[in-house]
This record gives sequence, C-alpha cells and structure tokens, in this order.
Amino acid sequence: MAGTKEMSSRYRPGEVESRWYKVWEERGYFNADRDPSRKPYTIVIPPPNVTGILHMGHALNNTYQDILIRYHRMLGYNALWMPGTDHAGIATQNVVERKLAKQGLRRQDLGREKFLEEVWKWKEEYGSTIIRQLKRLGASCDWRRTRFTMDEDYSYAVRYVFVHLYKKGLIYQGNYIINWCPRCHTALADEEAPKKETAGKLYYVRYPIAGEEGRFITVATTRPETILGDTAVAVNPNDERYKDLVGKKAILPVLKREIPIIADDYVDPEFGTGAVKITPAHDPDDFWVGKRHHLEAPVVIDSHGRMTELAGPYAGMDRFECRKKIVEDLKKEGLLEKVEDYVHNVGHCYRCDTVIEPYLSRQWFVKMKPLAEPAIKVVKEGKIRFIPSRWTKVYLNWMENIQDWCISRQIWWGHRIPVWYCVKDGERTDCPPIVEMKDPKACPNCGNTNLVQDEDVLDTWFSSWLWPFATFYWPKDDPEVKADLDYFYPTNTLVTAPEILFFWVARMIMAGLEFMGEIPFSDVYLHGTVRDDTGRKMSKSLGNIIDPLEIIEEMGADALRFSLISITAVGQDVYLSRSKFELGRNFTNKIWNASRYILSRLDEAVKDLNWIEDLLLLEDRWILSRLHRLVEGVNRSLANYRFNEAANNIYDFFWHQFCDWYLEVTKISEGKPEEVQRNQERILAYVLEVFLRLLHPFMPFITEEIYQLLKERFALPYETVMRADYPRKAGRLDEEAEEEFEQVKSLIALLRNQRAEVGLKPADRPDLVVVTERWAVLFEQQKETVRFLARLGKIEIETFLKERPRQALAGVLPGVETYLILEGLIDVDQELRRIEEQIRQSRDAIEKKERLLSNENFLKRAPAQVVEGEKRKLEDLKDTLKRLEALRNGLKG
RNA sequence: GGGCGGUUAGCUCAGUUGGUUAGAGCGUCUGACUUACAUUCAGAAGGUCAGAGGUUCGAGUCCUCUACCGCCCACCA
Repeated sequence: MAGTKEMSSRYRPGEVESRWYKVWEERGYFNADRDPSRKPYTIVIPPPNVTGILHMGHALNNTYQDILIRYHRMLGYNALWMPGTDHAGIATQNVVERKLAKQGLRRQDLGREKFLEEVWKWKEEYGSTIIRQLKRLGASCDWRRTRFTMDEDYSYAVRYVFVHLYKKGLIYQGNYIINWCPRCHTALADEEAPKKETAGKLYYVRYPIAGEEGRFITVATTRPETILGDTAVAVNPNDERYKDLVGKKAILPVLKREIPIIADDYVDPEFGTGAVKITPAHDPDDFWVGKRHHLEAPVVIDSHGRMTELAGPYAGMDRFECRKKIVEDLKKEGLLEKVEDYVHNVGHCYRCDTVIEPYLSRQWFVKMKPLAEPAIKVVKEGKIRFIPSRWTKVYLNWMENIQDWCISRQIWWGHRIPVWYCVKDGERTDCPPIVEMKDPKACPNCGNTNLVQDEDVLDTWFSSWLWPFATFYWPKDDPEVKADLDYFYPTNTLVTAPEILFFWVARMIMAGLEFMGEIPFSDVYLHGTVRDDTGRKMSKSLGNIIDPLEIIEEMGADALRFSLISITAVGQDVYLSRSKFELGRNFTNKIWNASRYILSRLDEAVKDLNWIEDLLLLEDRWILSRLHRLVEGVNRSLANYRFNEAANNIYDFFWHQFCDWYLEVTKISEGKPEEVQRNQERILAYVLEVFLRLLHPFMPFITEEIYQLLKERFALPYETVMRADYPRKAGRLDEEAEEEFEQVKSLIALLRNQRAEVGLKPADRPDLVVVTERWAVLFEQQKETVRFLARLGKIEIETFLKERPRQALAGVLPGVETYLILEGLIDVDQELRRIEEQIRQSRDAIEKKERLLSNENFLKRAPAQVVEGEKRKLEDLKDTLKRLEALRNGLKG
C-alpha cells in the first residue's frame, strides 16, 4: 500500500535509475575488499580510452561484465570489478593536438613539457566522461579502485617491466619500417594508416644484366622513385625463366649501380614479370627480404618526403615530382617497357590523408617467442578457455607465428622509454644505453654525466598488457599489496571484443605468466561487434551510431541492457536499430504494471511469502514448478555464458506464463475459499520476489525499485536485491501439475480460437459441453478457470456423449471432444467440410506414425523412451480420428 | 592466398549433446479500451531450415562438396 498508490501506470526509469545508483554507491555495495572467508570473483574492465565516450560496443561489453559481477556477487562471491581508463597514446595526443590546432598551435610550438601539461589538463577535465557514462549504464565497479594507465604507480610497473625484460635480453633495438606521415611528421600505427584503394600505375622497368649486352630483366613497380634505393632484384627460386640469372648482377637504371639478382620465396612468379625490385629502406616487405639477404638499405626519401643525397641527381626533389622525372628519364633511356593502369591499396594518413611513406628507422622491440611459448601452453592445457571456443584456434595460430613487437612510438603522450644514452659533444658515445629503475646520474661505463633520455614513448599496449596486476599496485613491495594480489589474482573472466584478441588479450596472458607466474584469467568471453541494421560497423564517421545514452534517456538503462543481451547470440555480431530497444522498454513496462497490480492485489492480512502447501491449486503448483524450472535453466545458461538464452527464458516466463496465465487465473474468485485466495496472493508475491532476484543482474534498477516496494509489505531478508542470494536451488518440479495445466491451457486455446473464428464478442458467453473420460476429473475441477478464461456460460463435463447438441461448434483434442453451443450460428455443410479436412490430416499423421513404428530398426535402436513417446502419440492420433469420424457421422445423420 | 562466421517465417534472429507437429521479437491480417499494462489483450496467416550428396532407425543439428554474403589474417611489387 505504501508506495503502491503513487505507482503510475508508466514506469519512469530516469528518476529511479539515478536514485538507486546513488544509494548503491553511497552504501558501498560495489566495493570489494579482501575477505579470506569468502571466495573472490574478479573481473578487470577492458579499460576504455580516456578520450572515449560510451558507444554501443561499450554498452554491450559492460553489460555482460555487470551481469557476471552482479550474478556472482549474489551467488555469495566477493565480487570485484576493477575499473579504469587507458591513456591511449596516439588517440589522446591527437585530440589535444586538434584542440591546439584551433588556436593555431602545433605541439612543437609548445615543446614537450608544456604539451604534456596540456594533455594532463585535458585528461583532468574530460577523462572521466566515460566513467560517468558507465555509471549511467549501471556498472557496479568498485570505483574507489579506479586506475589510469599513467598513474604514478602504474608507470612504475611499466618501467619495472621494461627494465626486467631488457636485463633478460628480451628487449632490443633494431631497424624497422614504420608508417610515416611526411606532412604531420610523425609515426602512425597501422590502424592509423588505413589502406585505401587508389588508382595508380604499374611501371615495367628494364634493368640491364651486367656483362650481357642487350639482355634485361624487367621488374614492375608502382613507385619508380624508389628505384634509387634498390639494392637487389628478386625472383622466385623455382622460376625457370630466371634460373640462370640468379647470382648475376643487374645494372640499376639511372644510377648505374650494380645490384645482385637474388632468389626468394616471397616473390610470386605469377605477378607482373615475376621479378621484383628490392628497396629495403622504403618497403616493409623488401625490408625483410633485405634482412634475409643481408642487403644494404639506402634511405633515398627523407622524413619530409624529399629525396636525399643518395638519390643522386634527384636529391632535394619532392617524392612525387621525382616519380614524374624518373619516368621521363627511363623513357628516354628506353628502359621503360610499358605502363599499365593499376588500382592498389595505399596507406593514407587518417588525419590529413597524405600518402604514407614507409620509413626506415631505429625502434625498440620485444622478443616474443620466449614469452609466447608458455602462453600457448596454458591455452592448450585448457587453463585458459575462450568462449566461443573457435577463438582458441585463432589465438594459437597467431601465437605460433608471432613476430617481435615494436614498442617505441614517436609521440609524446605515453610512458617515456626508460633508456639513457651517454652523450659527448652532442654525439652519442659508444657506451651501451643505460636502462635502470632509478634515473641514472652518470654513465656507469665512462662516468660521463651528460646523459640524454630516449625521445620516444612506449606503445600504449606496453602498459595495457599489465592491467590485471598493475592495477593492484604490483610490483610495490608492500604486504598489503601482495595480499590483495594474492587474493584477487588471477581474475576470473575477461570480457572483450575479438578485435583486440592479439593486441591485448594475448599480451596480457604473456605478461601474466612472465611477471606473476600465473595466468591472468581463466575464461575469455569474446562477444560480437555492434553493427547498424545494414551490417556496417557503427562508427562516428559513417554517421550510423545509435547513442546508448540517448536510449538510456528515452527508455532507461534497464531497457537498453535487456534489449542488447536478449538479441545478441553468443559470439555473434549484433545488428541494431533504434526500434530493437522497444523490446526492453516494453518489458520494463510489463514488469512495472504487473508488479503494481500484484502489490495492489495483496490483502492487508498477507504479511509473508510463505504459502501453504495444503492449499495449493493446480495453477499454483504449475507456476511454482515453472518457476523452479526457470531458476535451474537460468543458472545453467549463465554458467555457460549463454546470456541471451537466460534473458529470453526469463522474459518468456514472466510475460507468457506468469502474466498471461497465472495472473489471469488468480483473478478468479468464484469457488475459491478466502484462505486459498490469500495463499495465491502469497504465491504472487513469492514468484515476483524470486523473479526480481533472478532478473536483477540484467535489469538492476527496476528490480531494486520493485524489490523495495515489496519490502514495505513483507519482511524480506535482504536489505537490497543487489546483495540478495541469487535463486539457484531449484524447488520441486511438479511434472503432473505441469502436464495437467497444459491440458487446461490447450482446451482454453481451442475455445478461444473457435470464438475468434465465428466472431463472438467478448460479452458473448456460450455454453459448453465437454466429453472426455481421460480428463473428466481434471476439467471438472478446472471448470471455473476454463469458464473465465474462455468467457463461457455453463459448462458440462460428460464422460460419454448422450446426445449431440445440434447447434454446436465441435472441437477435438486427444481424449476430448468439445461442443460450443452456438444457436443459429452453425452452418452444417461448412462444419462437415471442416471436419472432413481434419480427418484427412489426422489420417496422414497416423499413416506416418504407423510407418515409423513398424520400422524394426527404429524399435530396435531408438531409446525406449522415444519409442514409448511415439506409441503414445499414435494412440492419441487414433483417438482423435475416432472422435472426428463420430462427429462427421453425427452431422450426416 | 589462408582462416573464420553466416545462409531457418515478409524483416531481424534463437534453436545446448541428432529424437514430438522447427520457435521468438518485429511486421502483416482479424477482433477488443475484458477495471495492471494499447509500451496492452485474444486470435490468425506465414517455413521443401541456401543447394547437392553422404552417415543414421531418425538430420535445421554430424560429414563432404557447391553457391552467395560478411569478417579476420597475409609480403602480391
């Protein structure tokens, strides 16, 4: 009563959700502290970028995590969801650079220190946006523990790891080709240099063979300016055409340098001429060929995209100008065989669209093979499992072919590489680089105090891969820290998108094993990608995003969460449109109204949920059994990460069993003693209460709101549904009640169907005669239910037909005939035709069943249970046919 | 070029180890303001489970091949 009066028929999620989130957070319900008396359950959040705003992918990802956390919290685990954000080096730096650009400034104008101050300022101001948005979603993280990958302690861990790996010989410096934007003058990650289909030309160029006048080897290239940096021509070792040329020299056009002709499997004999020019300094593939064959790598294009001194006569020219010029020169020399139009993929700077220049430079690497081996082992041994399991193969395949990891980035925002060089007179000395935990004061080799730190910062993933333990202040030498780690690590489940399986997941496994000596998590749940309803990935640039916050505003976080989970099958991509969220919105509305109704129905005298076994009616036994079945199923589904299955079962139970049937049946008061009615009220409240706990991980807000309203009426044992026990022990399953109530339901369904067919109005209440031996007792008991739900007048149950009612619509169920008395509405001929049709169908079915049951192999090999079932079905079919035939004869006669 | 996913009702998709007459949501059609809910209720129509072959007493489900769609990886100049 208190509360029920204010309950309007429209649920208002906005107010409810912000109110409860605040309460939960204030009361510390999200917090998890070490508690040896309870088992921990830990999830680390895949840290969103500080620049991030919540998109649908986050919404899906974090809903899964929140369901897992809330579920386990209710199961009694000490559940910790560790939150935080990632500094996201390049992305964040770009955001701040863009902001500066509006004031007409470049980062170089500010200088490193000032620029970093700007980034930090930006981070303080906007970095918590996504955290606030996660709260709107209902995320039950322990926010006290929120970490950032650039926190001081975290940076300590990063440095520790670098030093550790360096000392172990797993970090080294080497030359590498990176994506370089000559306009922005910065290195770009592969994903920041998207390949675009570009119309270009394929130039066929003749390289004369040294010492064999008039003989050529023709190569094809899209970038003739790189000829100047060629140090070899390569052919496939099995290519008969060129076999005799391997080992000989070709003369590089223009520069007239002699370069070797080499054989390498990399060359595809089918493409172009089957001969490839090798430019190790300006093509990533050629770079590796060059490595294998110990070729020189002259740099002919500089960081501004201009030709270097090594380009000889072209020095100082722009790379594209040079291309034109060199093509002309080749033509003049008669070395240009032909030019073809050619469409190929070229990397472009995602910021200014400049064509990327592959650029050779010195970078830091991590040797991956030694780290990968144990990480392969734990997956093969099943210590870490992927859900869905198909990702196991993808993971192993990548790990077994792993390449060394380039960890240096030429940007400013990030963890500065902890390497110092000994410098004298502005030049690096031959002293080895200094790599220490403490900033060095002097070179340990020569005592020189003029030390210069490496300019570069570390790849963002070099800090992210430590997330599962660095967030717990590892490797701080502190008993508290150690105890915390010992308790919460390894974590349980990692929930993420497959896009970062290699970037992040695989590396966390390696880091966990290397630094903790233990796997970082045991389960990896990989969910699908969120797409729009035409199948395109949702992205800002495509303009096809559906903003989760808008959906939350409009329909509530519960509706958003439930809709997402319900329509996303395990590991499948999900195609979204705004209308799909109506599913969840309508469900909240249904829950709200059913609850409102139940609360209003409860009699003053009803003070507890303890229903009395002896007073149970069929429908009560039925709904209780269905509830217990649901509890069992939901736990099974959740244990197997089948979130959508759990959600859909809960939905179906509540809407189509509990509301459509049970709630309706309990409205009948005729023939129900007072105490039985009171008992049903208790069951209504009981089912609702269990249902709320069952649903809570999916829809935390509305369940809490209603739970508290219920609490005003009943002495519920829990302060909050958040900390209530999850229903898990299935109560008794009452198969008899389920079967019998299904009989009643099908009788009602048949009658409703017939009513609709003849177009009866709701107010029309025809009488009914039911003839049945099998269900006579049951139907006699359930007369009121049938009468009420099928909107009938008088019902007579007979065990045999005394006299066929003349004006009646007949129906047949196994073991049952029904006669709906409809004076003046029956067309005998039409009736006859309808029954004839049913007889025909019935005979077909019987024939099919008899064929099956006369098959000896079936009888011999199928399980007895199946055979029994089929036999019973045949009996029912025969019974139905018999009744139909009797009906027909009756009508004819 | 490899690997993976998908193809089931008009649309979007479920369908756990092979076992009744293959389900849901939306949409469509018919009817209803039946005092919790029109974000609702009752009812209906709609499927040779992409195609072919195989295994089996029995296949949407397992195997092989084909077609189309999509994704990921890869060094085609």
